[in-house]
Amino acid sequence: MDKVFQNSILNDKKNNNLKTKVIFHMDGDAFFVGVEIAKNPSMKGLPVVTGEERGIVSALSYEAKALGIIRGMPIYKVNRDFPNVLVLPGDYKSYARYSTMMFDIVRRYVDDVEEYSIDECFADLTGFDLPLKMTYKQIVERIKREVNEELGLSVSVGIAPTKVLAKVASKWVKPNGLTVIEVGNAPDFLAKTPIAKIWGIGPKASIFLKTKNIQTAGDFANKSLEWIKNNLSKPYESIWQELNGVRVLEIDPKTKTVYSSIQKTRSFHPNTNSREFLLSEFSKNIEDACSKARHYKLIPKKVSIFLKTKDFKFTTASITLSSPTNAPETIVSLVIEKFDEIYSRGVLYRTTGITLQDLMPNYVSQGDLFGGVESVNKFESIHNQIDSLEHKFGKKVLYLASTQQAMKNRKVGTDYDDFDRDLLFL
DNA sequence: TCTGGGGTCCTAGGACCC
DNA sequence: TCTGGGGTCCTAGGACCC
Repeated sequence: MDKVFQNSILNDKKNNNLKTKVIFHMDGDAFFVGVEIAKNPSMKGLPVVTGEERGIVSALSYEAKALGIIRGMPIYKVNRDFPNVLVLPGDYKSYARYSTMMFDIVRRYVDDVEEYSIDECFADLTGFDLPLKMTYKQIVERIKREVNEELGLSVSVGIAPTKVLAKVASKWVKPNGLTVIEVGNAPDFLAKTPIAKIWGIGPKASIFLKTKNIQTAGDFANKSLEWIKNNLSKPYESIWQELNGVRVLEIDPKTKTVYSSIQKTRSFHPNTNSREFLLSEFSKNIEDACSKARHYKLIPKKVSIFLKTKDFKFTTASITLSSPTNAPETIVSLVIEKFDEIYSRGVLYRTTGITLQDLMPNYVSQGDLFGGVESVNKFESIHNQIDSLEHKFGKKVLYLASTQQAMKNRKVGTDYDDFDRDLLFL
């Protein structure tokens, strides 16, 4: 009976998704570098990397790639071994601006665009061919050309019946590619795609699949659904369906930014065991995370913290807030109490990190009945005033005394905080 | 080349309850 | 102290993504 039941579910699912869709995926080519070159076209054709402020390569032009530079390579190495390469700091304001402009071009053709990341989006083009009096391929060609001509950015695009296949398509030719995958020819593409290249198949799964003699995406797609269910977890079932042309992942055109968690981490060198320093780093991270939470009018119910050792081992602890708050003073003192649970003497640490979890919108927050609310609200209104001061005068006008040490000896750069702010104040 | 920062989703297992 | 079965909720941690 199980079998029959399962089959009927499968059929229902198939019927729902029977109409073949045309899913579009667009991917910026070396996006950060692409924007830098759009800003300053004289760098076109030169080896360029970004990431100076982080100390590792974030993005690299195809010319830089040709020299053997890879993502994540330390900047000192680039400077030492490739003195002709232009090394730039990240300019996240510009990246956000170009990102918005790029997605707006797609919205000239379709209303619902899923902004998957700063340089990638999905859209469902199904049915737009007739009103636009163009084939799907022509629509995509136009989008690509407009991004290229109006923004000076190169993108690679693909269309396919599902999101996972559309990702395969946009990656097929890069840079500046346009690839169409249909149900009929999908197997040809998948047979030539290593399984590790598929969206959602990471290093662990690839290793496991190789032990089962699955080398290509085609090998994976040809397995029975039974086999997938018995050997892998749920997300891989979706990938299997999508590779076989059955749509299970929907386009999700979120209109506003919603976070379910907010994380701030910072690494430092030299690595250290100093309690005082580590607590100061925590304090800084907490201030940043809380500031972002206030910005989006979110309050966490839980806070988790971690220390990462020199050898990349993690120790973590989590704190459930008796009264949800995004006031850093409160969270700092709770973290100080918890600190010894994750800290050991004689171990060198490289990173501290904090995550605000179970975020809920501000207005539903409720405090306890014994005055917790009032003191928390007092903190919140103070911080709102600080936030508006900072907006007026620039970053970091005021910070907690506990953060002071962390503010010393820091390179000033454009970080993700600015990037978030700018998204809102654009 | 000794390796940054910010996210999401899923699962196994424990706590707790009847 | 050992004896059942079954359900829900929560949490920590893993895996993955850009």
